[in-house]
Amino acid sequence: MPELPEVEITVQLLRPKVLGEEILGVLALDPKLAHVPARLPRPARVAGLQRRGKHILFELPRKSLVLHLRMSGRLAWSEERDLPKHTRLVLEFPRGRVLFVDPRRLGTAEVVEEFGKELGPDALGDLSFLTEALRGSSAPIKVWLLDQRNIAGLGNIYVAEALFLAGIDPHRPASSLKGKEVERLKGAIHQVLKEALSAMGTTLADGAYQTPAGEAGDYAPRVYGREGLPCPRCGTAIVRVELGGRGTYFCPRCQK
DNA sequence: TCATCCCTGTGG
DNA sequence: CCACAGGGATGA
Repeated sequence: MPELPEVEITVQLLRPKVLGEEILGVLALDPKLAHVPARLPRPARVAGLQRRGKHILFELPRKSLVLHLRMSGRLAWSEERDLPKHTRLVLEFPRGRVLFVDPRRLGTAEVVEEFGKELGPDALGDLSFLTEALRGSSAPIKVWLLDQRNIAGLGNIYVAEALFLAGIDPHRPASSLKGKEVERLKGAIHQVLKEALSAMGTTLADGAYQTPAGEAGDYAPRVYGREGLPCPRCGTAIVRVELGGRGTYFCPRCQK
């Protein structure tokens, strides 16, 4: 669920709650996360809360606690005693607690000294590297953009949206994009991410994503999840295909 | 580069 | 009941 905008919003809303504060205790409610409490340094004062691609880093002395929300995870700030259903990890702070809630249990937590060697450049940063990088791959542009080693932060929704705005067919080999198309793609990636940030992210029909404040995001996808519905630009029915094992939505008329 | 798997919930 | 889901690691 959560892609760059949702993770960024989570970090921004959580940062003032935890920055400079000490983690007083950690509770792992899922056996898969049982390794976390013992590996945290003590004292564990949070020197920084950062996003790297879709990862969330709690920067602690000499180490970082790195969380990844995967498909169904979210972080919440709570000052109440009751824990929501599917709470997997609890970080106890003096004035409240950070809850890692994750129904599908696909999310991860690890304590590491170094992080991020495999991650590509952040999708919100300078994208001039794309011109060169795209030349080297014959993978479909949709699949290439989803690979976090190439560019970090995009997921299935915003890749679909960016390719639609750029007017590029998701099947196109990455190396086949012309200079002008790469320029459109750079602009489109930044545009959708910024729109999604302003809208506080995307909450689909299942309501899975919510901000740490418990609110829904308002981003309305133009093509993602809209199979058979009219393209917002030309009215042609949006098509769904499978690419790289994932549902892929696009307008066959606007995207060439 | 692909299929498979990790998990659970939900909607058709 | 089954298909599908916003992500990603793994092994063939």
